Order: sequence, then structure tokens, then C-alpha cells
Amino acid sequence: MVTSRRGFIRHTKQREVILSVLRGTDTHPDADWVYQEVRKVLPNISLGTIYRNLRILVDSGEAMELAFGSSSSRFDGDAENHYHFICEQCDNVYDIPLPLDHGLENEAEEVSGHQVASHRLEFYGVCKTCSNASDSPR
Amino acid sequence: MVTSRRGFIRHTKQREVILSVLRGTDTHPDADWVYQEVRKVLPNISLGTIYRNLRILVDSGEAMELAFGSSSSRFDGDAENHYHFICEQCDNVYDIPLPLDHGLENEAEEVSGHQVASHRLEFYGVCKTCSNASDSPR
DNA sequence: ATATCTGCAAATGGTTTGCGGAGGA
DNA sequence: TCCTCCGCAAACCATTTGCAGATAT
Repeated sequence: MVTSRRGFIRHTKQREVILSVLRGTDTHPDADWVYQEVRKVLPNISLGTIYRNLRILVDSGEAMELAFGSSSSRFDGDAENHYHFICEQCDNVYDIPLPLDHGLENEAEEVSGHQVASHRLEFYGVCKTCSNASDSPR
Repeated sequence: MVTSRRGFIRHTKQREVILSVLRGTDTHPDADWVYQEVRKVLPNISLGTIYRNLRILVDSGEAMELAFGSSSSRFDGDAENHYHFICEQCDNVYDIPLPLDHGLENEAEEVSGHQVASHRLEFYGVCKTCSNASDSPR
């Protein structure tokens, strides 16, 4: 894993819009959703540019990539580590506003002997919206 | 997400060997590693069969699929939920023998209002082997 | 007997990349 | 000017799938 050698990062309209789209949603979208949104502002942007910039944003710590079991990566404009909940029914991703539990890292370090630098915690289940929708009204 | 409709599951040599390879390692291999191992026993097996059976094993709860940021999925012959440590240097995956912390699920449920059914916890850092290797001997 | 499974090879689909031109600094 | 970025399209690559023959029950 070579250090991403990237000289100067130039400011472009495209990257600006991509980042603002990402910051402007809490839906944890995939690249294609970002593409569709950005196209409303920049109709000629290409999907390749979306991917290139999402990668730059992730590498530079301005965004976070979420790779679940699903086929495509999802992106989060909030680069601070935080927990997520994935609804197994509608596939939506929600933020879980719990404080980071660094004690877990200490426990893992003690029990394994490895140097733990970070952790990732995800919850799975059925979200509020889906469980309400399945309450059959009489 | 339709319920996996799969009538009867026939016993085949291929699936038997695939499962025993998976059970016989703690390296959390990807499909291609499994393929190479199984070929030592069944030289004519195809990669498609590996993928097909890994999916069947995962769907039937006999194995676990681990999708990290990396390009390909990794598989674990231990289907019981447990925690993992991923070395950011060598990319190896290790089991973390901590008891499942179901309290986390309760906390998440309270703070979010979603029905939490399970959780997944992963630790990242540098493993024992890699940190020893980088201790420059004088 | 027959429905499932296999090997093969082609198809899929998300993501990356090479290229020539455009545009920030 | 110079070097990075863009749009485009082709390439990549892990995974899936259609097909025709093989095989478990």
C-alpha cells in the first residue's frame, strides 16, 4: 500500500458540487446516486469523474466509504468515525448517535495482542419506517 | 429480497470439499484461495462451482461472508457471529475472542428507535506479526 | 426418473484507467 | 505555461448465470 502520491489538489467545480451533494444528505448514497444528483447541477459530468473524486475525498479524509455486503460502496460526507444501522428490509443506512466506545479497542488489544487503531461497528435489523409499514392496520 | 427458494439440497463431493477447506483454515480466505485449495483434491472443479457453493453455504448458515473494504469477499467457516481484526498492513484477518456485547444492541435500539437484530464489530490496526517485523533489529 | 448440480464460457455490473483536450494556479 | 482534471470509452475483475450434460436421491 503505497502512500497516495498526489501532488497538488486543484479546486474544481466538479469536486465542489460532489462534496456539497455528499454533505447535503444523510442517506449514505452510492456513487450512482451522487452522479444523478450532481448531474442536476452539472449535466455533462461523467461517472468516472464521480468515482475519481469520491476516491480523492475519501483518501484525503473529507468523506468516508462504507462497504457493506451490498454490491456497491456507499459514501458518507461525515468523515468522523461513527456507528451505522442498516435496515435489512429497505437497505437504508442510518447514523447511530452513540459515543465511540474506545474501551472495545483496549479489550480487543488485550485479548489479541495486536495493535488496534480503530474499530467499526454496525447494527442490523428493521428500521422504524419498515416496522411501522408492516403493522397491518385493521 | 425474496426468500431464497431452494428446494432440496443435494449432497455433492464438491460442496463437501469446499466446506471442509473452509472449516480447516482460520485465514478467512477469499473465493480464489478456496478454489486453489479445493483443486488439490478436485482438479476439475470450476470457479463458478466455488462461488455457487459458497453462496449456498452462506445462505444456509453454514458459513459467513465478510465484506470489508477490499475488492473481494472473504469467507469464514465459523458461522457464529464473532469479531474480527483486520491488519491494515498485511491484510490478514484474525478472530477476536471477545464475548458478543449484546448491550451495544440495546443501546443502539434505545438511541435510534430501530429494531436491532444483530451487530458486527471489526477492529483495524497492525497485527502482532507485522509490528514485530517492523522492529528494526540492530 | 428427474430435479439439482457441475464445468464451461459468456455476461454482468461496479469501478478504474488511458487518452487527448480543457482549465485552474 | 504547466500540470492536474475532465469527459469519454474501453478495460478490469470479482461474481453471476445460461446451457447442456452429469449425477445424487
